[in-house]
Amino acid sequence: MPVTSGPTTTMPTAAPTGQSKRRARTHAALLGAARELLVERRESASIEEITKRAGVGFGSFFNHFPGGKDELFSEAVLDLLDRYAEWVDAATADLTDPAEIFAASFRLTGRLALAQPHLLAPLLARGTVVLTAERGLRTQAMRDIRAGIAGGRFVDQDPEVLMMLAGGVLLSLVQVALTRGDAMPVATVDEVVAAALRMLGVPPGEASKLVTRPLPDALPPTISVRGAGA
Amino acid sequence: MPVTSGPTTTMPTAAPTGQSKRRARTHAALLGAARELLVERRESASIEEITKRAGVGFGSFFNHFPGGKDELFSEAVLDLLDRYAEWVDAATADLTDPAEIFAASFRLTGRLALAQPHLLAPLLARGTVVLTAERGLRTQAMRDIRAGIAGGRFVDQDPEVLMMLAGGVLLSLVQVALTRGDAMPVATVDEVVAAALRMLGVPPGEASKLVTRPLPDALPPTISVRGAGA
DNA sequence: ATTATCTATAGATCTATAGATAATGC
DNA sequence: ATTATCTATAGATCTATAGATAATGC
Repeated sequence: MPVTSGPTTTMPTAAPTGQSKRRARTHAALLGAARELLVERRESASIEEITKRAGVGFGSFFNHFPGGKDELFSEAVLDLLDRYAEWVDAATADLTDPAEIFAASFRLTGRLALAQPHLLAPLLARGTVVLTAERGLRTQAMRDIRAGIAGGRFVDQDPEVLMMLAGGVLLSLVQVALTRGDAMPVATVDEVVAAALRMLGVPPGEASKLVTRPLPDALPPTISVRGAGA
Repeated sequence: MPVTSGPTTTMPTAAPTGQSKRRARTHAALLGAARELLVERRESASIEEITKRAGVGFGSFFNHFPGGKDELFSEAVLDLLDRYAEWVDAATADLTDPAEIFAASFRLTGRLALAQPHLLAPLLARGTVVLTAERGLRTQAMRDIRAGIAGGRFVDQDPEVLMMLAGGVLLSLVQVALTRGDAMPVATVDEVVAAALRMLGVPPGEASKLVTRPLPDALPPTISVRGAGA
């Protein structure tokens, strides 16, 4: 389970320097603090508390999020979704069969949720609306579902609806992993993934087989929990 | 589609009179206002705005919810979950086959979400956590899933996990129905339900057949949107 | 010189309570 | 007489900004 290894690190998308780097660090610190606070007490934290948690000055908040707390919390969840999507995409880049891509993506997600619950927990903060955002996994998931339908791997249903259903199962998987914590074996994750594949139209026997394949290696994703120091 | 019929009415569980009735009306008015505001602007409404919307005095708020807004919003979602569960339970009371109970419950839910979007929308406000609450559908769903596993209708996986997955699909179904609105045909709801049944281990052919059965009649549920006047 | 952050605060908003008013019980 | 609601408000909290300070660019 390579997912469990190493401390949480953060890597700026590129590696800018100087002012823009400084600005990026403050931005990331605010997003990280927002994610923590979302999990701890939904959206009730004050701006002062957020900036304190982020370790930045109060006034910096409005430099970065003129729209106020709602803008910050939205962006914190969507940014997490983007980073998570990048991670999943990179980890499954070598696979071609849509059913296998789905299986691997879900299995890795479940393992990550078990190993580092704090990373994905903020994804649950805004419920199923995240699935409607034109960000994160949506594009890739749609592409894979269409390919799966075209190739006869998935049932021929409305692709967008299937995407939403798969997303709902994924959120539930994360929720279960968080709730049960260490009491949940990895085997349960794979059973959930098999269930999701059946939902998409993969025959039961084939679904069970798909979740026993060797998993691609995946380093922990570059999701900052607090600040953006390397 | 009996679900579409009639205006939204409200019926106190029993029919108390006098002071307790008055108190119950205020309570219900606050819950109804909270549900509306949850959908409109998450949990950002002030107490003054909530009491105005409910048509009750400001001070009444703390008579009923000494714990503040968080208590109100929690209770508003859980109470809705309870009423929805009662409705589903009553509508499926005549059925015995767990797979058919599930199919009918999901199909009715989808139809309700299409016909009266405002009723179920507040269920989405707190995301997948509602699925972990010891309220609403949970008990019934667990009972049906266990029965389904015992009877060989469902796959032999951890019942609580299956319940969470089914719940996730249900939330996604509601989310899709809300997002698409009238653009979504009822047939799509039934396709979603067939997908959920496959997930639970029902063979694909059988799943497709189950969602074509005649649906039990169901009057609109007694969920107040505002206030509690009959 | 420029860009970003930080400190301090005025004004607005919100919470929670206390006391007054209205409705029901007997 | 009792119970519940409503009105008014003191005190606390919060937002948004303006001006000062610090860091980087050239």
